[in-house]
Amino acid sequence: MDIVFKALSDPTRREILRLLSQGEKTAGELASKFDMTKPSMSHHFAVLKDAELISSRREGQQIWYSLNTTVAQEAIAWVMDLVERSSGKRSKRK
Amino acid sequence: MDIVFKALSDPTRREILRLLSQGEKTAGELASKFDMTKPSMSHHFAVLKDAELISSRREGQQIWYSLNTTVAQEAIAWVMDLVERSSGKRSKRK
DNA sequence: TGTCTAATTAGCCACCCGTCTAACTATTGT
DNA sequence: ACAATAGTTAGACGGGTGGCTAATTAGACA
Repeated sequence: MDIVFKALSDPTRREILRLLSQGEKTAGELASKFDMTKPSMSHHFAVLKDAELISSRREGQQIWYSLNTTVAQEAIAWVMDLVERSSGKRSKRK
Repeated sequence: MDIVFKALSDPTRREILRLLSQGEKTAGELASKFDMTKPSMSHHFAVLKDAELISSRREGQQIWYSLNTTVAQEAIAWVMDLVERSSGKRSKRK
């Protein structure tokens, strides 16, 4: 969970995720939207992959990245549980 | 938003938030639950306060900390929007 | 086999983060 | 005023992070 929130804490990476929410994109297409070198972008992809927030597949020379919403939903669940426990201090389960 | 996710990315801080979801607690009471010096704990409180995930008030010698769910809900909203855009690529607004 | 293109990996650097000890501030009580 | 208690602030230190350039891998194509 650490690495998920850490991955989300960078604005570039959040923007990458937002772009991927529109659908699969290649590394190059994503990189072209930022004022940053490809290696730097590649680093961000690696961080997002490590957190399992994105998946990748190679097709010829290009690598296609796509959003993996499962982990994102786990992050939502963690924070929501916090808020619920807080608001429901009276008679919430364990 | 950066500082919110960054604040959430540390396990000690997430545990502090979980404890505070049970209700207001003093700095000392919180610190006693961790194998860490008070200054280190104080640092974590500062990070959480800076992200506005917690609030504090002094009462005599003690400082009481409490959870601020507003910002937590904003974090949920951000991630939920991501997931929704992704799943609803067909005919979602904007 | 070369060579071009897409992308990552390697190595470097400045800065940030989490922790500690030591020192300080604030409040209570004698 | 002094001492005790609760907590923060200051400064140092090792390890991690985000950016860069240069080198490398992987695939397409002549």
